[in-house]
Amino acid sequence: MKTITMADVAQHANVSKSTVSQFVNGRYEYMGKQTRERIASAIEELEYSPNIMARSLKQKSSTTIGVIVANILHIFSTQVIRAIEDYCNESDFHVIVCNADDNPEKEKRYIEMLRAKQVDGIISFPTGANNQLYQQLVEQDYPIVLMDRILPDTDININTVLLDNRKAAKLAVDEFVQKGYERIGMLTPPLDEHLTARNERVHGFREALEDHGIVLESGYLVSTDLKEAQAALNRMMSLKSPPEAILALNDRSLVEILNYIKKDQINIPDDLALIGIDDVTFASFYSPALTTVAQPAYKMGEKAAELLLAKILIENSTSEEVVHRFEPELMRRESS
Amino acid sequence: MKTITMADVAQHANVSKSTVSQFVNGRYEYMGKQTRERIASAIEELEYSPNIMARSLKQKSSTTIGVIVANILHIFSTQVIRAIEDYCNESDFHVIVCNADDNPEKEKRYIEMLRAKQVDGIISFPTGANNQLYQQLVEQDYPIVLMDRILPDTDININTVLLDNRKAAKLAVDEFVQKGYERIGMLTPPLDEHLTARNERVHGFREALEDHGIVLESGYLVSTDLKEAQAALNRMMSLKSPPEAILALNDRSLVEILNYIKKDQINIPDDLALIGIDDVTFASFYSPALTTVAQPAYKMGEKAAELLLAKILIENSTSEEVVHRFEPELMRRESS
DNA sequence: CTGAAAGCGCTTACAG
DNA sequence: CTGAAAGCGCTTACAG
Repeated sequence: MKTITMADVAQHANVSKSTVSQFVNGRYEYMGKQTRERIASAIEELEYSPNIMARSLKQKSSTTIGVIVANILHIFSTQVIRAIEDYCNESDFHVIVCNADDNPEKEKRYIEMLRAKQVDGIISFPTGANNQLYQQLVEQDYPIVLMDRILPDTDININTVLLDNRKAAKLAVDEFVQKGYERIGMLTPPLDEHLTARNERVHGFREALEDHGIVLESGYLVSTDLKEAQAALNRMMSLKSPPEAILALNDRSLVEILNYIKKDQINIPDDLALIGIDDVTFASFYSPALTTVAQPAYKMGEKAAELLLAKILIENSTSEEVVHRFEPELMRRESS
Repeated sequence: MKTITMADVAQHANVSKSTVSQFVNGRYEYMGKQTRERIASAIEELEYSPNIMARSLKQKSSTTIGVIVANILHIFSTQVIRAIEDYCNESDFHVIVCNADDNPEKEKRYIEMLRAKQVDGIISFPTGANNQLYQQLVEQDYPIVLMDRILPDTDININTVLLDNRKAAKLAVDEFVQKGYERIGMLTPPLDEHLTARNERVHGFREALEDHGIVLESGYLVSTDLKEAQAALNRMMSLKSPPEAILALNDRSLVEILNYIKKDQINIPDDLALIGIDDVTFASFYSPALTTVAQPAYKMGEKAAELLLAKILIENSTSEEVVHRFEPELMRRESS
């Protein structure tokens, strides 16, 4: 199976490769009508399809971007990826998705592989341990957009797409308070200074409680590796005076709470009110339907793609790089 | 920001490009120790990273594969994609994911784009309307693996990874019967002769009923566009003698049933027993926990990747192409 | 053990 | 309006 190249088409149509190239790229201005037709039919007959890689090599653009997610198991990542793909495909860009699995080593390897593959830019949910690498890339003016995490200790500006995380937590706390709950707890995965979203949510949670003049009982804020979540929840709910409402930092924390609740036959919201950040797929038909704080994940993904492609396509896009905050939305259902 | 090429490294290390190339590709056999070291440090100093695209052009292999899913909203697709990515990354292959959105036009465009991008092979969940295209590819000996759907009317063999769909339906029916239910219904999205998985499940459902000597009441097998599912379910449940158990053909059908149940305050399993094919994420902590028939999605994805990479990597892999069936598993929980 | 040369399939000034 | 030539960054026989 010999592959058909531009040279074959040129020969078949009795023109030069240059002319075929012009044709393929839609530059018809100076092209004779007949030439055009001859080339068109040669392409047709030979079933020629251009080799994009060769073009990319010459043009130094692969029309491909890379997306690195910290952990593909988060519903948020999935939704964001989907939005990025939709957006990119409309601009004829392809996307290569890499799952770092919360592993900085993997993340680093992926960044290197993607660059070696000449992707035109990267959208990343950084794990937090490769900040210098990202900084380097930015210094080289390599197009990059970060999601969900702010690069700390940097005077370099980098486009970052983020939820207004404090507000997300506040929305939940406000809802709880309004419903009359005062003993409010929170479950989160391990905190780490690099994990912007988590930290902001916890801060937002604390602030919101303060705003309402509520003191956070010790033992009400549980930060734990999800593998130990059941035991941790058990401890929290066994306090002399356990929380009557609980906020799940993200979808995975929510699932842990749901598992716990089911095991212990806890009644929602009567025994325990519940709100989760991230609008999980089953929220609306769960029994009871789950109140959530939704992130506009699709819009956020679109924005990230838009920022990246703009940076790639527009010559010296001196648009100052900034943090783009998105508004969370309370989806009031039955669990709160 | 000038990019560093092999020529730069060669110059810096005072050797030829050929030698650098040997080094980069790990062919040290005939290389002097000093030469090796000089090159190594030159690469280090210049922070050289090879341009994989250029290599690919020469070697005619992009170490990238494409995955086209009919509809990325199915949990099954997501799980399969994840497995494919894991498997490929271990072999240093990249994967480009494309979502055809059940749209044959899109599917076709993607196939063409992927080929133009020189991906080394494609794993596809075909929509069913581009069968000729796939057939052509196979005839050209282009590596391809199909998921979930068999290409009909073909004497060409093509590697296909499939669930034993009849058995999946049978497992569910057997469970219902064993629990004492006889009036058993089923909800499915629209059927189409091309949609192997759906057809096989429906056939399996019918056969299993027969095996148990149960006649399928008219109105118990509801095939509908999911947008009209609520009305359709309503009709089914309003029959003079409505089903007492229902099988959901896939995750999306299940969700429709769950929505319906919630709206109508139907009690599971007392009013209506329920089993869904596809092991949805929330099955275990839903109330009641949902009995499902699980597909080994991860294994199936791995198998698809394995078959494809084998075909790509191994010269004339004359392994006969076949249909690989996977065993479904009943996850008995509380809804049946 | 190492290098010169050709070539992968394109694009792009430039000349005519 | 069209073509010859150089070049993108590699790899790979082949020669020495």
